[in-house]
Parts: sequence; structure tokens; C-alpha cells
Amino acid sequence: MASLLILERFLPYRLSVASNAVSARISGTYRKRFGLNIAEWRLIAILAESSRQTPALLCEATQMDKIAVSRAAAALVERSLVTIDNNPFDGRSHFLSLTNDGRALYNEIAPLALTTEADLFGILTREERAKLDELLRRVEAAAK
Amino acid sequence: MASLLILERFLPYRLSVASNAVSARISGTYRKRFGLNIAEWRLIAILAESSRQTPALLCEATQMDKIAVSRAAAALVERSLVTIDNNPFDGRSHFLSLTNDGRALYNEIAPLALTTEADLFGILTREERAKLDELLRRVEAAAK
DNA sequence: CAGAAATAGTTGCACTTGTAACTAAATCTA
DNA sequence: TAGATTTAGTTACAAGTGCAACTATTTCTG
Repeated sequence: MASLLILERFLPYRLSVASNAVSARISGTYRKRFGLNIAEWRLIAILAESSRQTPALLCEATQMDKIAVSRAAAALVERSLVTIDNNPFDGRSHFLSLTNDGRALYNEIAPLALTTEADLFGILTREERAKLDELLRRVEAAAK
Repeated sequence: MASLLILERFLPYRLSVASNAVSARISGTYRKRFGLNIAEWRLIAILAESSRQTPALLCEATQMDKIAVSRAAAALVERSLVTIDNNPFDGRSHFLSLTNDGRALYNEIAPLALTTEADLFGILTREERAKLDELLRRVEAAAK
């Protein structure tokens, strides 16, 4: 019987393979040069955009679950890249912010991240990048 | 300092989030209904297309490393879904093939996989799906 | 306002995954 | 052709990840 399904043309497979290839490149750089994994990097990126976030808001912003956020935050606090302040509105929660060291690290990484993005996606035109972004958002929404 | 890098618009992030959302849906189905993880599923899919492959060829065809292939193959052999024959051309290697049970399982899963793909990607037009496939292949090539 | 239910975040434990070292066989080289 | 090098695949151990259970606090309900 001939297969109806060709792995090579199966979109979930193509998506996974492309994502893994990109992640491998990026996480390699972050880990080697800065000792960060992707979860830690995402937290730093969000806190650089808007500091003083609760873990729950970071879950939302990074699309990671609360365990991943909790562990990444603990590692960053341990390295004094992030500090904890208590949340006067809710004693179960707290606020996380970048320290000066954390911001300095971000200022080092961010340009490198943009360069890497340009390396990987610069082969697409501006319109193609916009289209890819749009298609990925729609697929993501359909998967939830 | 205002951020130059907005995580929300960072393509490696968008790609990873979309891929994770799709993989979560798919792997949930395979595991619950058939007890397969994604690596095992990929091996079955390739062996259904063209049986009698060596592990090295399966690495190439599935884009997985040799450890992942070795472990997935061991699990499938254990469940009698795959058999091993020796390779007369190279004593270090061997051939893997689907058993009748393996093919029967494939025949059950394949239609379901196509249905799931249609659920997730059916929100895109045919042209958009083709464009997504093309863009993903180009990005993947750039990342290697 | 007391007790029940829900929520925020963390931790323990089992399972998965990745890196490095290993075995066995083939190939290269002098 | 003996010895060194490379290659195919597996295994052992460490690190990462996810689920379930847990603590502490808040919110709901009668």
C-alpha cells in the first residue's frame, strides 16, 4: 500500500525541524557566551521591556508554564541578574525586576540576538518575514 | 533605554512557540492513543514509506540524531513493531523494517495524523500552506 | 466572619534527553 | 598486511523537564 502520508511533506514535521534547527543555533550561543538557557533568556528579554513583573505575567508573556518560569527566575536570582520585591497586593506573589547586572547582560545579548535573527531570517524578504510571522500566529492560535 | 528587541516580534520566539503548540497537540494524541512518542512515530512513518532502512538513513530521513533513533528503534523492537535484519554490506550496521503489527499500527495512525494536520493547518489556504512549507525549508537551510 | 474553595508559586520524584565515552567493524596507510 | 584511524551504533551518567503534591495566601459562600 502506498503511503498517504509523507513525513517529508507533513507540516507539523517541517515546523518542528525548522524550529529545532533555529533553537539549536540560538541556544548554543546563549549558553556558551552567557550561560543562559532559552527560558532564562526569555525572562530577561521581557523584564528588559517592562520591569517589575509577577511570575504569572511572565508565564503569559513568555508562553512558558509556571514551573519553567519559577526555575528560570530562581537561577537568575541566584546569579544576581534579577531581584525579588514583595507584592503588596497579593502575599502569594512577588515582583521580579532586572538588577543593574541583569540589564547590562541584556544590553550585551540583545544586539547579538538581533544579529543572529538577521543571519537566520535575512534570507527572507521583509514581506516574507511578515507573512511567516502571521502564519505562525494563526497556526499557534489554531493549536490552542 | 528602550528595547530594540521585542520578544513578541522575535521570529525565533514565534517559531518556537508555534512549534511547541503544534507538537503538544500531536504528541498528546500519539502518546495517549498509541503509546508512541514523536521519535517513534517518525521512524514508523519513514519505515512505512520505504522499509529496510539502516539507522543512519533513518537519522537523515527524520532529522534526529543517532541516539534518538537508537532509542526509538529499541522501543519499537521491544513492542514487536519493528524487526532487525543484519546488513551483509556492513557488520556494524543493520536493517530495520516494520512488522505486520507495525504496519497495522501505521495504517491506524496515518489517517488520524492527516486529520490532525487538517485541524491545525486547515485554517490556512492551500497557497498559504505551500508558502509556509517553503519558508520553513529556507529557514531550516539557513540555520544549518 | 468561619470554613470551603480557588489561586500563586515551589518542590519532590520520575521520566526524558543530551553529552561523552565505549564497543565493534570497516577503511586507510605505510 | 599490521597498526592506526574512522565510522556505526549503543550505553552510562548527568542535566533538564513535566506532573503531582505541597504551602501559603486570597477569595468565595452561607
